[in-house]
Amino acid sequence: MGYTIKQVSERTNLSAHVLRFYEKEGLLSNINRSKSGIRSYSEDDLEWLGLICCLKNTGMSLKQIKEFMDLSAEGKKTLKQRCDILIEHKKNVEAQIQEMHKHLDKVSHKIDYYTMQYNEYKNVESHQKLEMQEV
Amino acid sequence: MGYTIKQVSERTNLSAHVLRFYEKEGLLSNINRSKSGIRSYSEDDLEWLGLICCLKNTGMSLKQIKEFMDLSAEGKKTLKQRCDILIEHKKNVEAQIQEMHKHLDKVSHKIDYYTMQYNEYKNVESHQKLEMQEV
DNA sequence: ATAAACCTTAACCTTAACTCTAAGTCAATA
DNA sequence: TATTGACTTAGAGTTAAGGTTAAGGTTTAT
Repeated sequence: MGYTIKQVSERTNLSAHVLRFYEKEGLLSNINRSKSGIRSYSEDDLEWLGLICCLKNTGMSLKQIKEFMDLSAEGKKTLKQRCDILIEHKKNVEAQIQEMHKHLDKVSHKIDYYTMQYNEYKNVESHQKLEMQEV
Repeated sequence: MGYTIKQVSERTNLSAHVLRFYEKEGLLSNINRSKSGIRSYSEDDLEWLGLICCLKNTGMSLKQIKEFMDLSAEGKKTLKQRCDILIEHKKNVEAQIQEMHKHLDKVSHKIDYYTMQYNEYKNVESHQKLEMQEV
């Protein structure tokens, strides 16, 4: 009946610290507790954590994630709104990836340039060695 | 002869503050100064700034960028090493983009799921309305 | 010649997302 | 029984990458 914070930590790759931190920040709420106050996560909680990780991994801020979770807590009447947020988020991430590609192109050019310079440098060096041998 | 910090700021889209900050952090050095201490950036400095932005835009930390610039200051003997760093960096960024795509897929699935739930919800709602009309 | 618009340094502030510490509770094991 | 070790809380500290403020020097346009 329920997972300990450690078990959840292992399954989600979030440290126990982070799990408590997320709870404190209001990303996750209504986690069951034992009589002595120990957290007991349900399957549902794991589902929500999955969504949180998913959003976080695509670069959504904890603040935005909290807003999303607050909407979720309001129930089905916010389904459309939440759906729209996800769609918007997806668009943003796709745009970000496009940007990255553009910047990466520049890095590639720099690599070409540096490679050229290096080859030139190598040639000069070996040329100098030859000259030294001639002396 | 040389650009003021403001001109450079306009050309690079980095605030004057950030330019000074980068200099203090050792990302950029040997900027010429007027007698009264005012910075005068050369074309070369702009080139270096271009590279810095390029690395930063692809997610390299200022710390790593500084390491790279330190190597540059050592001269051509570090060309190969620098080239390798850039190639490694490019690989990392490409891997990151791959990861993003994977996570984005999950977001897409969530969108599908939410859309389904929403449609269901709408149906239930309109069904309820019909029932009310019947009464 | 004086105000506006620059420039300087030094030092402190901010935000996000953790990360750690201290001090204490509770359950199981040697 | 004593200790080990996982759990709890509140709150302080950390890091990256800047931003802001204070207190002042310099240049330029009118």
